Amino acid sequence: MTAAERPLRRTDIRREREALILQAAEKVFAEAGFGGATMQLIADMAGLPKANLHYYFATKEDLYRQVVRNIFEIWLHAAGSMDEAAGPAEGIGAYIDAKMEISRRHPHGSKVWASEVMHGAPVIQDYLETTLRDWTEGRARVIQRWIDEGRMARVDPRHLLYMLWATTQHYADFGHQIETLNGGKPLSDRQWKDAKDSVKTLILRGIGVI
Amino acid sequence: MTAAERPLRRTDIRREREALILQAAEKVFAEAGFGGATMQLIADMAGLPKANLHYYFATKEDLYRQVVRNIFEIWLHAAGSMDEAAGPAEGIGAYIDAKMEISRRHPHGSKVWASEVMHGAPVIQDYLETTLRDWTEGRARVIQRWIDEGRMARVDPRHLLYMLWATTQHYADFGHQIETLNGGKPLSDRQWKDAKDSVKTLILRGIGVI
DNA sequence: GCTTCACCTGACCATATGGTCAGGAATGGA
DNA sequence: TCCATTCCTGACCATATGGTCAGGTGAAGC
Repeated sequence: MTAAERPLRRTDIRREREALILQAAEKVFAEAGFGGATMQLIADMAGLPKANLHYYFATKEDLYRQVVRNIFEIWLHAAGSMDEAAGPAEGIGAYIDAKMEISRRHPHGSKVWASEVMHGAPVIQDYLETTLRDWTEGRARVIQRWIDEGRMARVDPRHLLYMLWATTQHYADFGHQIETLNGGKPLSDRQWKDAKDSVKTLILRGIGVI
Repeated sequence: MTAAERPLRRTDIRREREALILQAAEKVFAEAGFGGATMQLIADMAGLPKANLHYYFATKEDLYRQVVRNIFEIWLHAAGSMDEAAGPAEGIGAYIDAKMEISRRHPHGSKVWASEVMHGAPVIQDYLETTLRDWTEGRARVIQRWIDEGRMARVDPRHLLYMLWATTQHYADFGHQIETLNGGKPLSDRQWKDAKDSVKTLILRGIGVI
């Protein structure tokens, strides 16, 4: 049912099939972990024969690597919300909004990333040491400047960033626990808004801009 | 080297061997996930033959279940810091201290728990629905009372609890990422203190008790 | 119509893994 | 000393899994 039914133009096949496989893989890796995921499961989820997966992705690790990169790209893109901001309230508020929205829309990707990092980042260590480190240092400088200009409370920028990541991603990574504590029901639109508002209020007050 | 060298009294053998195996299992499950962990790896880590593991723990899942329960017990115990408190600043501050200390001392257990929940809590779902739910509701009521008494800002108690869990456990679950961003070096005593202080300051100010 | 080439896949293989078991060793009480 | 019980383990097995490959199919270009 997830497989495309209508015939595909020759040129589009590769792109569409890869996207289909990546989507299935993201879900399976998130639900079972790298070790627990099987190519067969991913294939079934995508509605394709297992051998077809190996046609597009040489190995399980290649497929996994691509999934991890995807979520990282999404997060990096969200980081833009912080850059264009005039001040801490606006910048950090927008960043929280963006990260919470990603937690809601891409919970699988978030879990795959969390799992990858928890296991010592075997396949994206270089990303951590280059892209993520640069991004973090840049953002920490921006926050430090805001502090020095007296526009927010004096907090360690690093730990503030960790708190932003932890809090927003928690709604994806621990979504099952939250759902269980919510009577077994997924958060409604209203509850997601409450969550977002709660996080924003707490943190913005925490850095003294409310 | 991890195996006990000196002869053990008959009565102590079972207890000591189980503890040894559980310790090794916790580490391996944390580093590889349930699916990626192998009984052979755990056996090697414990310095015992694989068959010996099966003598004490019938199946891989039994062993895993025990590991998950252990960390949950530790967390429950830490919850006491919140109960005996007179007010929000003291109670939540102590809870953060306790949780941060656990993140430092039991990073493996925290990761195993995180992994379990991320994968839909296949083996501890009943814990979530009973013990954890009860605990959460009790604590939420305490927080709500503090709010009603005007002793802290008006925030959704649930989301405050999620933030406490997310932020403190982040230092264990994403310890590798934090270490990488710290120049590849583990946090020093001083840095752990800074982390703890940062988290406490941010949250306590966030709930309006600073 | 013919050729090319990307796309597809059933069948197969080598390996790794969870788990079993028969037999052995050590301990401690009678 | 003897016996019962617990502890221990090398060897083995059934199964699952990542990956391969030879052969097939059909659309696009000429």
